[in-house]
Amino acid sequence: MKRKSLEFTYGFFEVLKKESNNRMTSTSGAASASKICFNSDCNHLKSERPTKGWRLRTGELAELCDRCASAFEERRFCDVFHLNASGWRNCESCGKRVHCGCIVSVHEFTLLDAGGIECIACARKNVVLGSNTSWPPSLLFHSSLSERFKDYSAKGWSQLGGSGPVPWRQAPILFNSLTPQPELHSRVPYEVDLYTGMDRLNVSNRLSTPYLEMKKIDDFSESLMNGTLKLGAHDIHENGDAGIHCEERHSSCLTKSQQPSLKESNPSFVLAVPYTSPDEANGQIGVSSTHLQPNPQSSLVKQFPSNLHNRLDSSGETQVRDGRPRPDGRGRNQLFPRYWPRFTEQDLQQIPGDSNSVITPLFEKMLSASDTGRIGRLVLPKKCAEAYFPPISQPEGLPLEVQDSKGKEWIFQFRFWPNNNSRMYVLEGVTPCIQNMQLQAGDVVTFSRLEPGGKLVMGFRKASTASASEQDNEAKNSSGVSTHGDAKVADPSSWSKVDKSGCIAKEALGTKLAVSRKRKDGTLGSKGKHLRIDNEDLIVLKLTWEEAQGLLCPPPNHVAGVVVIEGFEFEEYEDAPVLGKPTLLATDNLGENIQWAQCEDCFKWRRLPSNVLLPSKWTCSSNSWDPEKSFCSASQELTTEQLENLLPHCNPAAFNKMKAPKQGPENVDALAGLDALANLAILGEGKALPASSQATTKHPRHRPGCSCIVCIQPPSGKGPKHKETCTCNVCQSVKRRFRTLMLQREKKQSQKEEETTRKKQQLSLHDKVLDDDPLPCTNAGYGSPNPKKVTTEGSDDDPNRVKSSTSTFKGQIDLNIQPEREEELSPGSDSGITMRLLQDATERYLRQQCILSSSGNSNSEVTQTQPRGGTEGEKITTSVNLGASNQHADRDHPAVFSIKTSAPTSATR
DNA sequence: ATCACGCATGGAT
DNA sequence: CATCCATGCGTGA
Repeated sequence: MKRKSLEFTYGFFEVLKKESNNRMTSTSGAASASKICFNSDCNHLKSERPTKGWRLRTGELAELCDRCASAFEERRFCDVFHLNASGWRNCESCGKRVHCGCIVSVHEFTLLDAGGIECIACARKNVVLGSNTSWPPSLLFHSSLSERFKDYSAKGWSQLGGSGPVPWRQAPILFNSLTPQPELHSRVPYEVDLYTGMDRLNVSNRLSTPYLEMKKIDDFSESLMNGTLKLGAHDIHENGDAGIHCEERHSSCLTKSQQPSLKESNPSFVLAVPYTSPDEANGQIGVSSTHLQPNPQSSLVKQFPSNLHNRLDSSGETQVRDGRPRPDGRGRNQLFPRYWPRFTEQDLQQIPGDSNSVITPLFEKMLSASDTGRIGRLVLPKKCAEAYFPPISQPEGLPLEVQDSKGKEWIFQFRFWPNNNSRMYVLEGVTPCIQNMQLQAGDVVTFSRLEPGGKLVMGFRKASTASASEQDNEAKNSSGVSTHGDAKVADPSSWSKVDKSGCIAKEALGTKLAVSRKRKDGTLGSKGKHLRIDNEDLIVLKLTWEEAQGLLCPPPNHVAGVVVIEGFEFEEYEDAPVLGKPTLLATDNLGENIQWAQCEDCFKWRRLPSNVLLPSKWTCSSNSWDPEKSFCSASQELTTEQLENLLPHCNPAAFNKMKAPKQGPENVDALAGLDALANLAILGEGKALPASSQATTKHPRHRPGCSCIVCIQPPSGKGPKHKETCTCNVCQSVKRRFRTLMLQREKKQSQKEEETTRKKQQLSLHDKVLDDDPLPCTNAGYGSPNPKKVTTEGSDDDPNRVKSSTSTFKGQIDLNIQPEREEELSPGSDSGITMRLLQDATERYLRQQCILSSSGNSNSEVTQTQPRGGTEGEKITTSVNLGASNQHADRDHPAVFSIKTSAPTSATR
């Protein structure tokens, strides 16, 4: 394979027929260009409106003639066209004959642990009954053919595996040192036990490592989907429809070729080196490192062209083949899924290289705070380091030459230190490089090998986003909701695009890929490396911070707490915010507070009472407040001009979308994004949308990408400080968080006091009448829903509150505190600086509140779509060295900060 | 006082 | 429970 890389090529064992290759070669765009049915066994002309068949690599659907389409849809395709092809097997349960060797049939069966296959019907049945299918038949997700292939992209390749969601294993590559290997085209650094021969893979035997287990299928599929999966024909006799192509937008498309073709990739239909000795896995795994070697029984391989040796073990128990010292002696080399490379085309494009370059993605790592800290040590995942970097026996390690995406050479010290009978590998001296690439915690660095030459290449993906202008472009070019603000949710489309300074080595590449479809990686912020949106949820979420905030509508009868520290206001709700429909709050002619909501269907704006909370999908039909306007056909009361006045102008993209009365693609996508967010919340069972993390119980010290006060700082608190006027997501998040924290604390305290008081009263005054409650308003706002929103400002000037808030600091703030866990925290003993900070902050806050409240509520027309950011920013009056408090709060001061207060019945807006 | 180094710790998996 | 790894921290330059 002399062309540019075709990594992540998943081959079935056999080379496709040339004919099919040709067809596949022309798939990008040609699927529809040709007038002939895509089915190579059919030479019929397509009708004018050909029916879509299976999905091609390009993301398009194969266009079939009526006959083939009919067969396809009726699941008779294989019966008709592959009858004489090999790959037919019988269902172990019902005996039904099932074709197992082509793209069309790939979802028609599932693999059994004990070998053999099961037709999907039986698999479904058995799964329901708790069958022994080794993997949840992907097919179970498919209710219809039309959905099947859609799901390829939507759910990743587990579906493919669905035919045998046999996890693929990434076979760490034997480091071949920096010296180029003579054999430039031996391939196989990767193995994917993806398919076929599938029954030959005794899954249960092989998948011994936890993350290869079923529960990890998400990762599996996720990773799979990150390759330009090319599923070749199972059988050489198969016809061309054997190629399944991962939809590009979900694939990492590790090819630099603009028109990857099976023809080109054929040579790469190499058999993977399964890293498993032939004796393993029941001896059924063909082992081959020779490409172009047909092996009808081999497993589907995902292989990269490279000259690297392989070395991996199967199911984590592989033998090391390189003889390289394995300090741990375990021979385990399974990489954690989070390190599996998820290269995008853009990633590849970053990598300098000529047209003959072959890029072998090795691994990637999300940068931690310490990675990007001053120390300049990039912690390497042990297995990655051992797999892909030269073996080192001395802690001093050796210098490693790495090329960045600009082609710039860096030399890092690759070394390790002993740690718990193991090793901890680090790259030292990465600071200049990190800075050069303008990377920060949360960004992802990718390591690849460039062939020929074996050069180590370090690329990156920015976790967060791009400049405003770029976002504008994205707003236009992509289908997201607006992209203003820097809080876009892990939008991979922006990956690699961030650094216009040249980090994208496009210049270095002569050829450019056509605009690729967006791929996604569900990585979310901080916890991203562990928390990923399931592939099925891979809907682009492009929301600005404000938009996201706007979606988090409090129930109308819920009030927010407000806390200010060092002039930063924080508000939070006792309960999880509700993902509601963004609306526009306004005041009508009579001075009455109202809100405008846009119908999901007709996009007309409807006037509603100000205190109603709408579901994320709200339509005119749900307009119970104005029957006359409860039909989409009803006219819109709001004029465009009025609407323009109401809509936020800081975000043109969002503005246009919201303004648009007609449904256009943008709207659809925007709504899809919102819906996705809403759905996420729903899926979260009502819990607050995890801004950055979800699964963990405790906050780690520093999480990359996390915007909590802890994580926004580099480990030593030495990084750049946020300015007091900073309105970045992080700062705003911090502010919010603070406010919430304080208020919750306040509330809890007041509740406790109330309780205490009550008890005392009951004990000592049980003869008295009870209407002498000394704390009449305590807890009123929480105990009984406040039916109407009250402005924070209006209530915060409660002098009682002022007094109590300033006087009751008992300890420190645990900035990672989770409100619901507060009870578990004990009051801290060490107050010191933090105490003073808080006191100061609170005082300032209270002063401020007085000022604000006296100046009246000017926010009556603030929109929910960007409700908090602006006002909070305005209220920032005091500088806070976030880093300073952060550091201590993180670990040294885990204790409690409490405020005594009474009756915080206020709500924000 | 600062920094770099390298080990230790502990949360997460 | 073992392991990984992020990062804290002691120590010495």
